[in-house]
Amino acid sequence: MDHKTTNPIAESLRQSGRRATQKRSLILDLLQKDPGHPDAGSLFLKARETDPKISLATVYRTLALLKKSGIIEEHRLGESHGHFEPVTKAAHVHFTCAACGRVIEFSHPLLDRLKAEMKRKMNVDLREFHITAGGLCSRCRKTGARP
Amino acid sequence: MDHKTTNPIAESLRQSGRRATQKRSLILDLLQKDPGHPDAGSLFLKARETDPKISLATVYRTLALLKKSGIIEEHRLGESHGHFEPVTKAAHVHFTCAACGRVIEFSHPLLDRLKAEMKRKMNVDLREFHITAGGLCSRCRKTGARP
DNA sequence: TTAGTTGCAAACAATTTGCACGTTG
DNA sequence: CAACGTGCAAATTGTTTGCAACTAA
Repeated sequence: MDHKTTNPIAESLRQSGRRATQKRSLILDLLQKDPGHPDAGSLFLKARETDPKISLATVYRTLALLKKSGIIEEHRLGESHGHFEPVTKAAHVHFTCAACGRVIEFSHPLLDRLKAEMKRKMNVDLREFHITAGGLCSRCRKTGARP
Repeated sequence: MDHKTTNPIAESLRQSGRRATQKRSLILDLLQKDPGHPDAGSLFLKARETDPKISLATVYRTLALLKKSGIIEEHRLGESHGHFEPVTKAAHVHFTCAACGRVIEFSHPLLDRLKAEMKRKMNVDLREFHITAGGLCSRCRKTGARP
């Protein structure tokens, strides 16, 4: 790279003495473009299309770094492995359909109220907040699809 | 054992062609007595005090069975392994303190409202609903304890 | 220059499974 | 006795780590 990256994320990395490398930018880019909730393995496969030399270890290390930096979050969507997505403004529920496997996001004002109530009543510093739900989505209920 | 167990859980197992064995009863018993959220490993250790021959595989198999039967639920409390607890009446949040590691439960009427809203707006059959939170508990905020 | 980054392979941790033997209904 | 349950060890899966080579600032 022959220029200085100036996007806020690169800055945020540099501030902690970390480098905004091509591989890290690539992975973050893939995450930001992915409308879903990719796991480390699928990010690795996609990243390899652009950078055939990248290793799975680097994917994991980058995900850990981005997570620690508050840029992405990790969710356990009912399975045994993590799924990742960029941190967004509003809290939302991840609903996974047991039949078709789709992950559906659900936002609602009650979520922020709930967080506020937790802070108020528990007097905690709330840094993580994940809601995962499961069952049958409306489509699979109609078609009668079963897990 | 020289008597027929008649508790509802044994019944619920038998209905699916499953047997309410001593080992299964033991594990369920430990779960029901444990005020916390034990993982498979600690249940195994406790179970071995009563039944020195029990294997970790049996613990895992039993946990899977109890879960499938709707008797217990599994939560991922921020770590890479599962924690288990008997299914209780009301939905609750599991808050894990990043500093002291304590898991604090939080119940609130908003939780049931949220579930109702999800069913209504998403038209789903909601079977799983887990909320995990993290941060610093009020005690660690005071003492300044850090992760 | 030099601290930070990466690939590779080996190490780990949590959980699952094949199979022969044991137990239950 | 026929089906289900269990121990053991090996296999899987997902993730982390040691280390030598590499690269950005």
